[in-house]
Parts: sequence; C-alpha cells; structure tokens
Amino acid sequence: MFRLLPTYKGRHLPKSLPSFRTRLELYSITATCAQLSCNGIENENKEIDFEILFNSCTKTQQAKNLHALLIVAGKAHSIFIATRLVNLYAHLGDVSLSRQTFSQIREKDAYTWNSMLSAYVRNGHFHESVKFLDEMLSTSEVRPDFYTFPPVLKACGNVIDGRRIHCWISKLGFEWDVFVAASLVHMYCRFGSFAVAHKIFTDMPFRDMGCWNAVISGFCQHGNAVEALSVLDEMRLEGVKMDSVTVSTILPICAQMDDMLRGMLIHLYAIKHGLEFDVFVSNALINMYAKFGNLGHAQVVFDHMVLRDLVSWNSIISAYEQNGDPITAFQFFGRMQLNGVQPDLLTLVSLASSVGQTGDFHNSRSVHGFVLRKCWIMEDVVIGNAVVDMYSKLGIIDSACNVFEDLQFKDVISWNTMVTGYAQNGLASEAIEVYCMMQKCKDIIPNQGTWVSILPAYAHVGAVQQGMKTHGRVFKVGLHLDVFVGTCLVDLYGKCGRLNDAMSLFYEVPRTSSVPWNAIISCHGIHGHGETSLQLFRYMLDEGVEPDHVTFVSLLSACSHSGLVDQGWWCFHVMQEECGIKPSLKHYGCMVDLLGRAGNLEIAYNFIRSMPLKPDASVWGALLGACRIHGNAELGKLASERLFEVDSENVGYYVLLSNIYANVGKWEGVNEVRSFARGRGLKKTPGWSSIELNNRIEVFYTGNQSHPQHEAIYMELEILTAKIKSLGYIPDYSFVLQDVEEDEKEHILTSHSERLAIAYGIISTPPKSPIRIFKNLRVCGDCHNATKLISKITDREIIVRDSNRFHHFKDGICSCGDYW
DNA sequence: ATAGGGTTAG
Repeated sequence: MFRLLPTYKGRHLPKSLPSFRTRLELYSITATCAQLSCNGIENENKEIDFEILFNSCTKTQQAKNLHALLIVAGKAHSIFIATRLVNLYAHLGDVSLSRQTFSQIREKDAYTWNSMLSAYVRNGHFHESVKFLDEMLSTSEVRPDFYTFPPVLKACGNVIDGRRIHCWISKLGFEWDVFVAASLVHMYCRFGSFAVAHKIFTDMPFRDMGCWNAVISGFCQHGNAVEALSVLDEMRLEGVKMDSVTVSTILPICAQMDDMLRGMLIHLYAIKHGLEFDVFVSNALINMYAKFGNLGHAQVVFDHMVLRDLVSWNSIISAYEQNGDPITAFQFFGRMQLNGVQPDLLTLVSLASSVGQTGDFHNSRSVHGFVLRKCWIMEDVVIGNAVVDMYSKLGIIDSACNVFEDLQFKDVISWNTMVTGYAQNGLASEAIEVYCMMQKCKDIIPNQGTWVSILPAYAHVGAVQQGMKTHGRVFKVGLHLDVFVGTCLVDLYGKCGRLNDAMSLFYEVPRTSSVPWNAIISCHGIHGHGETSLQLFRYMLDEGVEPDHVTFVSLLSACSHSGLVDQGWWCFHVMQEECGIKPSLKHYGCMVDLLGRAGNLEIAYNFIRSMPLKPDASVWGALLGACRIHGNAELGKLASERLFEVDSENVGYYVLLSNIYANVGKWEGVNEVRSFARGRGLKKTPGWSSIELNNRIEVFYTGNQSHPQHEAIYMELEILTAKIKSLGYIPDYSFVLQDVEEDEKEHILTSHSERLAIAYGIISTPPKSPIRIFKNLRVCGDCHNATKLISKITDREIIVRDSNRFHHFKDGICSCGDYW
C-alpha cells in the first residue's frame, strides 16, 4: 500500500523533504492506513475507518499528513470528512488551517459553519468569530441553528455584540433552548447587565445546573463575588445541589474574599458529595489553599489526586513559588517533567518568578531561552513581563531592558515592571525616564502598580515636586487611600523631609496592616526622632496591628540614629519573645550599628561573635563604620579582614578603611588599601549632591567646575566661608583624606558636593526659603559643622538627606544633635 | 462531525 506515497503530491506535500521524524509519523499513519486499506480501499464495498486516524493525531503535522492522505484517497471532498478536518485543526490549535480547509469545501452545511465558528472561539480568536457569525448570517447557504449561538456568545467581548446576537436568537426562535439561554445569561452577567440576565433566567421554563452555574460564574467574572454567593444561596434554598462546576467556580471567590472558613466548608462538601476527584475541583482547591498560604493543605489535595493535568502541576508549582519556596517549586517542575507533562506558558511564568527569588543566574538564561524557543514571548505579554521581572530581580538590568524593548506589545504591567526594575536596582533616574516614556504612550493607562513603582523612585532622588504632582493624579482617582499607594506617599514625604505631611497622610490611610506603620516609623527614624518611632510602635501595638520583621528593622535603625541603646535592646527582646520573630542578618546589622555608633565597640564585637547566624557584609560593615566614627583603627582592621572574606567587591568598605587610616595619619595604610582596591578594579563611588529647583534636579559632583554658574557658586562659597569663620568655624582637616598641604586641604573641604549644592541653593532661591539637599554618600563632619553655621548666618533651614539619614539645620544647630 | 456553565498569570 506504500504505492500511495508516489501519488502523494499536490499542494499539501511539503516543499522540502520532510524530516526523519515527520517521515516516521507519515509512515506510521500510512501503515495504519495500509492495514485498514487491505480490506478497505481495495474492496470498494467497505468504508475505511478513519476514526482511528483522526484520534491518533496529536500534532498539526500529523493532521496535515492525514489530510494529504485523505486527498489521495479521494475522501477529502466528503463534507463529513472535511468538517472533521476543520475540527481536528481547531483542536490542535491551528485556526488558519481550519479556515483554509473550510474555504476549500464547496458545499457547506450548518455543521461545517458551526465547526468553523467554534474553531475560532476555542482558540481565542473572539473578534474573528463574531465577524464570522455575521458572514454566516448574511449567506443564503445555511441557516444557523441552536448549535451556532452558544460559542459566539461566549466569544463576544462587549455587551453591544451580545445584544446584537441576542436579537438574532430571538428572531430565529432559539431563545428557550437551555444551552442558548444559559449562554445568554452568562454573557449578560459578564458585562454587568444583571437585570436582563435575571429576566431571562427567571422566565426560563426549565432550568438545569448549567443555568445556575452560568449565573454564578457570570457574576464571578464580573468581579461581583457577593452577588455570586447570594445566587448560590438562592440555588441551595431551591434544593439544587452544587456540582463540580459550581464548586470550582466558587472556590476562587473564597480565596478572593479571604474567607478560609467558607473555602474549607466547600472542601468538606466536595468530599462528602464525591466531587473531590474532579480535576477542576482539586486544582481550584490547590489554588485556594495556596492563596491562603496553607501549603500543607494544597499539598495534601495534590497528593490525593488520581489524575493530574497541566493545570494541577502549574498550580502546585505556583503555590510554592508564591509562598516563598522557589526551591520546592523547581522540584515539582522536575517531577512534572518526569511524568511526561509538557510545560506551558504559565509554568514558565512561575519558573521565571522562582528564579527571580533564588537569584539563580544559570537558570535565568535557561528560562529565557526556553521561552524564546517556544516563541511565547511574542504571543503573550505575561511571560515577557515575567522575564523582565526575573532579570531585574537578579540585578541583570541590561537583560531586563533588552527583553522589555523587544516586547512586541507592552501593557501597563510591562511598563510598571521596568520602572520597578530600575528603581529597585538603585537607578532612580532611569526609572523616572522610563515612566516619562510610558506617559507618552496614549493607550497605556497608569494603575495602582504604576504609582507604587514610580513614587519610590521620586523618593529616592528627592524629587518632591514631581512626587506632589503624582500625588495630585493619584488623589483624582481616589487611590491615595490605597494602603500601598498611601504608604508610598508617606514614604515620599518622609524621605523628602516633610515629616508633617507624611504624618497627616499616615492618619488618612488604613492602618490595619503593618505596611504604613513600618514606613512612618522608619521616616521618623531617619529624621533622628527615635523616641517618636518608639511611641508610634506602642500605638501600633495598642491598635492591635501585628508587627513584622520589617517593623523591627525600622525600629532598630531608628534607635540607632538616635543613640537609644537601651530601647534598642528592648525592641530586640520584644521581637523575639513577644512577637516570635527570629532576628535576621538585617536585625543583627542594625544592632551592631546601634551599639557601635554609641561607642560600645567591644560590646558590638562580642555581639557579633555570639550571633547564631554567619555574619554577612552588612554586619561587619556596621562595625567598620562604627570604627570610622570612633577612630578605632585596630578593631577597624580586624572588622575589615572579616568583611573582605565575605564581600571583597564593595568599594564603600575600602573607602571606609582608608578613611580610618587617613584619620589617624597612617598614610602608608591608606595607600595600601587604595592600591589593593585598585588592583581589584574597584573605583571609588564619586560623591554627588542634588537639589530640586523648578521641577528639575541639579546634580553637583565634588570639585566639579563644569556647572554653568560655577563661578558664582565658588564666589558665594568664599563669602560664606569668611562669614562662618568669623563665627568661629575652624576647618577640620581630619576629614581630608588626601596627604596634601593645608591650604589645599581647605579648598578640598569647600568643594565637597554638598557645599556646592547649598551655595547654589542660596543664590538661586529667595532669601530665607528652606533648602533641601540630597547626598549619595554620608555628609562629612566638616561639612556638617559648616552647614550648621551657614544655616545661622543665612537664616535658612537647610535639610540634607544623606545615604544614611536626615540632617535638619536651623539657627546653627542640627536636629541630630551631632549624633550621626 | 458542531453547542452552555469550571481551575492556573506577570
């Protein structure tokens, strides 16, 4: 029967020689055909059973081969066979082949048209399906029947199309078919036309489970959970029992409404009524328990499943990924592959997110490569966004940016992800730039996520004016009272030195979660108002808000900025004994900072040695910083040795150590550290300060003379220096870290970036108006002293935020009381 | 050979 092959030609034959694999498949189908044909084609009286061939096709190529075979066998023109082919291609996901086959059929009946219609719907080509229905209605070839309408009702994307189709249904008299009516009800509910839906529903002469479910799921898809539940109650009052469809519709609602009890009761119901082993029900249960953070229950449901499909595997993988256990998520992915289940787009979304959490560089490339090979990045934004997010979480911001730029279609979330990516990698100005580009896209409407990504970027560079403009926009849409947006605003005002504004906003946002509390506690902390932070913490406890690990980081660093050693110990104790939170490295770092800054260097060192965790760079770095403040070169050397064992790449620490040596005049030590750092290819982070004027951020680098007004700035600085000298200012050369002559030292001090920014502020703003400065590094002690006096002679408030905290200078004193 | 209502997402 392989005689069939030479005649296997025509437009369906592939142009090039089929691959070995394809040929194998071709032969196997041909062989089956041959077997059948022995008593089939040769014996004209018997029909070949093509059923088995249709059922054996699992890939488009196989279907094409079968199609070719059918042409050769002269069967393809049978309307029956041709319609089956339309369906086969549709099931395999290739609508264009369905359509091609459809067009080649000369005389089509309602079956054929209906099949093509559902081919579109099944593959998500909703717009085409509605157009196709119009085509069908305007042809005289066939008349639609009640199989025609349900799929297209499911497809229509707006209520206008829905109404149009409803008219046709009424005209043709199919309105009271149960399936058609259920589809109508569902469609109207989806678009929120509950009155119409309800009318059809109550007028129905006969209602089956499908109708009830159509109403309930219609409400759910419209986001109306409360209505959905009330229909459910109504249904139960009428004595109708929930089936597996009802249960799997309602379980996600329980998760959405955070109603664990109801969810568990429905789980019990499912067990009692034997719905437990329905794949949809089990999958919905896994997802629900995952959303409640109850991985144990999710796991039990998964383990008890007899049959698992792709969604089951995706659900358990995402359950672990979303609950912070990416390692287990990956293990399940491995098991899934061992079970021969092929991953889909959603699997890869979870994997990308898992990689983002583990920081696994190697797997990030695998995930990206896999997605590229499958061409999924072109098909769906979601996976593209997930990859962008993955790269930015790994800090590979260039790759993130490349993927982002290559996205064919970008939605709000793509933009938000990119803005957040830059912001969280410390690249606030790039984040702002991307946000500006986004605003130029007319079809992108910012949402809550947009504000949550851009506001921290503004806070980071101190762009309070732009931040306030955003506040206005947020206010217009009522999102300023959203916990997350509200907290970002609190943080913005706090970090931009407007504590009063931060406080009044704080009182407006809902305060039942720890999120806004953490922000306001931290804001008072960096302003040196440690006592206020502690007071807020007490209020928080009084209001019954449960503190989390972030709360204690904010509190401990607040204590540290204000030198509240005893209170810090108290917090450290409360955290463990009363809140049951195990201290993390961050908490230990804060404690070392607190003790060290207060001058208890020995205690800090012993504290580190008694830690149950292996100290990381931030812990040793805190000790090193304390040694710099208190001029302890000996312990500093020890701390730096431990420090470079765990992190030898951070320039900041080399600078600190060399500063310690410079401070005590050990210039050979300075040179040693510098050449060591240079040998590792590390360059000192240049210091800069910025000031926001007229919605623009101006940046000054230390010693920079390229500013258009630099002459005026230096002249102003000379005048200021002369004035403050008359008030008793003596330059403190211990902050000059170069081994140079005295007059050179004075020049170095006066051209520190913060002084340039302050002088610029003084000559560019009206007298007595406050000046707000940002500095990327810590303010040096000499500048601190000088700024105090400048605030006095110019009668201005000068607010300087450095990498560590706020300094509020007024009338010759600083809010930090020289403790910084 | 065709039909309604169901589970996973950045």
